[in-house]
Amino acid sequence: MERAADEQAPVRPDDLTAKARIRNAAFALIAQDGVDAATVRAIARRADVSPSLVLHHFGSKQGVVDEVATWVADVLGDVTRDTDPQAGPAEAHRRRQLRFERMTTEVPLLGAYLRRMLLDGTENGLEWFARTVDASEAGLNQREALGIARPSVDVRMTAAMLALLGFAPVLLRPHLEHALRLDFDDEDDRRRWRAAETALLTRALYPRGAVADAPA
Amino acid sequence: MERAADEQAPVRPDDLTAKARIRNAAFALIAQDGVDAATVRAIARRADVSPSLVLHHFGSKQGVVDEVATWVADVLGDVTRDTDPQAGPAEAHRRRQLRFERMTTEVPLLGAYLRRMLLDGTENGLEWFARTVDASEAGLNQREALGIARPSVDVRMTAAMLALLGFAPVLLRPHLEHALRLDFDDEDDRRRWRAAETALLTRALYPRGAVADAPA
DNA sequence: CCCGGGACTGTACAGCTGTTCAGCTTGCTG
DNA sequence: CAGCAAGCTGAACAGCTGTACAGTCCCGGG
Repeated sequence: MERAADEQAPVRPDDLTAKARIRNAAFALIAQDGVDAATVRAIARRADVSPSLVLHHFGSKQGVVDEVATWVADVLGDVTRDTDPQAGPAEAHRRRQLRFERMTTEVPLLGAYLRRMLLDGTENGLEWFARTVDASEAGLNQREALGIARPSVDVRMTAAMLALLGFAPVLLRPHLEHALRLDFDDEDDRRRWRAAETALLTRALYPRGAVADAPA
Repeated sequence: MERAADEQAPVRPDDLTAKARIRNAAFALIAQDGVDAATVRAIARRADVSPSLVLHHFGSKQGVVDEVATWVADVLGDVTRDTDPQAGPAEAHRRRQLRFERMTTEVPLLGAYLRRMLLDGTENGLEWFARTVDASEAGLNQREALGIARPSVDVRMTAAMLALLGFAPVLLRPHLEHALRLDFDDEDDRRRWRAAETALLTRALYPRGAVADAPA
């Protein structure tokens, strides 16, 4: 494995230092192959640095892993933050959606990292998912108040389902691409997915009432 | 870690041999903590057997991992198989759904194993997901023909979304339980989830057409 | 009887892991 | 200028990993 100068991580001020390179290298390795595969030596090699320096800057391997985690949380936080308090809930939601999509295309590995974080079952993943449902719920509540959305019996549960659908292209991207022969890099395919999502939510699939679908 | 006699794996004929115990132990460890954490020694300890025997029976650690994978594929295959050729796609689908739910409650670790299988993007996971969408699509097609479901622009994509919703309690069970304060062991909570799912599909959430939800 | 083969074990080993530590360079500050 | 701190390195170590191998038990067939 050789030095990969361009780690595809969002550029932030104070980057380009060895410390930042190490963090980016760790992020990329963890996203691609998981925490176990991201050995101190592999991180160092990728950052073009000695293994000792990794520990010098972060104390331990766990330190690097934690640093990457909080760094991702920061990036995600920026995406989630509402920039314009004037914008209505629907508009704010649309903007978050766009920012998130831009972020995941700018940093392709972010999707892989999130997938690992969620499916790894770490505390982090649980917490992050809960906060995501929080955001989804807030948006849905406002949409209910505005009359855009019909009232739900259990708003939070409905919000969770919406979050699920919205995140699917990130969490199960390879699987959806394979099963549906899509390419989410293609704007057209992304549009198709969003259209199908909108259709599902704007026109009842089982107008007369019937069983929901399920696995197997 | 001590011997865990009851591995919660489906009992099949010819079990109870040391070889079967090893396979079950490996399955449990892989499902709970991942392949890396399932060391040869840990598997042996759990199966109450010497590490050497693990390799004696399966050749290598990879051999054990592969054996578990094909064994899970078999179990899943049994669930998927249509037992009654008379039943239509929708009915067959409903039966698969029931069998799958029974299976995941009988073998709680199966959900965790599936989660990891999907996580690390193995060929197996991709293939399984695709076949799941196949099944969902077949059911949806028939429901369309019967007039139960309204026509979809892209049936397969809609079917994928249905599969997603149906599988969420398995794939993201810990996350949903945490975010929604549910317990999917409780029949009431499962009913609530299914009710919300049905509501989403029988009454349009955004009646006049509006933005779909999404991450962040 | 015995003996051949499978189930099973304990020991040993090379390789990789995270971590420690002594030491080197470089640049800023008194 | 001296010296000190920070960035950075290479060698070394203990622990765990998967695996190889020699050997022990035990049971069924000649």
